[in-house]
Amino acid sequence: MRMTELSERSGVPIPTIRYYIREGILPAGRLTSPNQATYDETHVHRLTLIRAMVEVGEMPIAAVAKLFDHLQSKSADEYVTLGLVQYALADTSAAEAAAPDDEALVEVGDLLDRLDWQVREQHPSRAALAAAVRSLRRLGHGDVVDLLERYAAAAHELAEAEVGLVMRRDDLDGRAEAVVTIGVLGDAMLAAVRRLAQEDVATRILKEPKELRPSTPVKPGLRGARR
Amino acid sequence: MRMTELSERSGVPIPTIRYYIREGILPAGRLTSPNQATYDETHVHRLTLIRAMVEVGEMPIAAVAKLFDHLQSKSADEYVTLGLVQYALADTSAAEAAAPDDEALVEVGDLLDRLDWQVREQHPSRAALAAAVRSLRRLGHGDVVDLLERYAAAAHELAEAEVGLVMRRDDLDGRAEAVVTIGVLGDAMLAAVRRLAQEDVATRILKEPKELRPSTPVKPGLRGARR
DNA sequence: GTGTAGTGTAAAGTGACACTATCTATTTCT
DNA sequence: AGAAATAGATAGTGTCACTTTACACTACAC
Repeated sequence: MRMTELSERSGVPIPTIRYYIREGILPAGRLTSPNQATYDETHVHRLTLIRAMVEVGEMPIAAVAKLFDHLQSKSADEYVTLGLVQYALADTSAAEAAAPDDEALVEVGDLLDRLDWQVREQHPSRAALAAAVRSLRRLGHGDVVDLLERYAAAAHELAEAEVGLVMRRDDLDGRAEAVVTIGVLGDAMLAAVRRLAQEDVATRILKEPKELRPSTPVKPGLRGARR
Repeated sequence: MRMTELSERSGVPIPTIRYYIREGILPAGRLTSPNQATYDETHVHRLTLIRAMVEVGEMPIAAVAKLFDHLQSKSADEYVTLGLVQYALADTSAAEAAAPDDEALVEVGDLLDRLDWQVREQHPSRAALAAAVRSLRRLGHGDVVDLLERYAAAAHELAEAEVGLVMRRDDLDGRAEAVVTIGVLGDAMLAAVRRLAQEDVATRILKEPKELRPSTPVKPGLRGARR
């Protein structure tokens, strides 16, 4: 198929497709003449994957590029393959000045020890989790941190199912793509389901007779200040 | 305290603080003379909250502003208060052309019915979840969607604990802030814990004797194409 | 065989975003 | 008195993900 058809099939505008090719996240078509190229199903699939990562997963293009870079490197053994999403997804900025003796980071390390989880020291999610914990403590919401073990239990159960799905694929490419897809889209799915669950729980509680829940005295305080 | 101290205490540069005040997400200081103002602890706290939402929660400033707007509106009853994070967090762009008879959207609706969750039709997370489901199906990863009910069970259990923490606060302001904080930082926490869990599960599986897991024939395919 | 649409490359432009810098006119510490 | 800090207004910066434009072809219908 040619450019126009690829654009129609994938729903991605032609200039954007060209941009992706320029950025190296979509392979160029096979040139049939100096200015004519043809594309195939793999291109459509790849575009779908890119759009999912960018739009649903809210990944920056640079991270997508990094991911495909890793995927193509022959040296990537399975271990790396399974872990690479983490690194591609990690904000280079977020992990900035993470002192190894940081309080929140130590707390995360303790949690992992307690759970007996095997996670490398450099895993970016350690820093990400520590950042969240640090903020919660600073804001006086340390009680939320106490839920961490329940979060962990839920996450581990899901992870087992997810990794199971990945291992079900029997070729390296398929497995790598499953990692990426489940990693990115699973995140989006879980976040959305979590919000839906919160809404349900909140709705139920508010429908209970008033006496059963704490009163809510309105107290003025530091709130909005918009124009 | 004055600007310099506020900046030092919060770790936010002065020009940025001024920018936040300009944008209305941080209240201006109390003017003691035409060009002198003083700030207090509430400003420090608010700055901490803003930075947490922006840096950890990766929220755009505009969404933060929207949130504080809602929080200040006296008309916001508890129901709205508990649900407002959802709306502030929702990308205005993401929900774009969501036809009500969209296949994935119907699937999400069915799931909610099956779970007997009470969630408004317009809840943005319905569209977000539908988008993830749609992408997964398009990419041939429908099997991941089968995990949805397990995701849901986990999310609901967490939501109950989270809403419990919110209801523990006894003033409207505190409760509203708990909603925001737990909503935003809880997301970040869960996402991070999930990735750590995946790493642990992956590591364990790869340590098993080879015979126990499927073979991995390497098959060339459409992969990277970087410069 | 001419015209219209499609295709490639290269480079510049766009709009959103989150700051960041500059300028002016004060005011406050020392 | 003089250096440093402050508020307010306005303009500029760098990044990102595209978009647009300019130009030189090629493919195919009529």
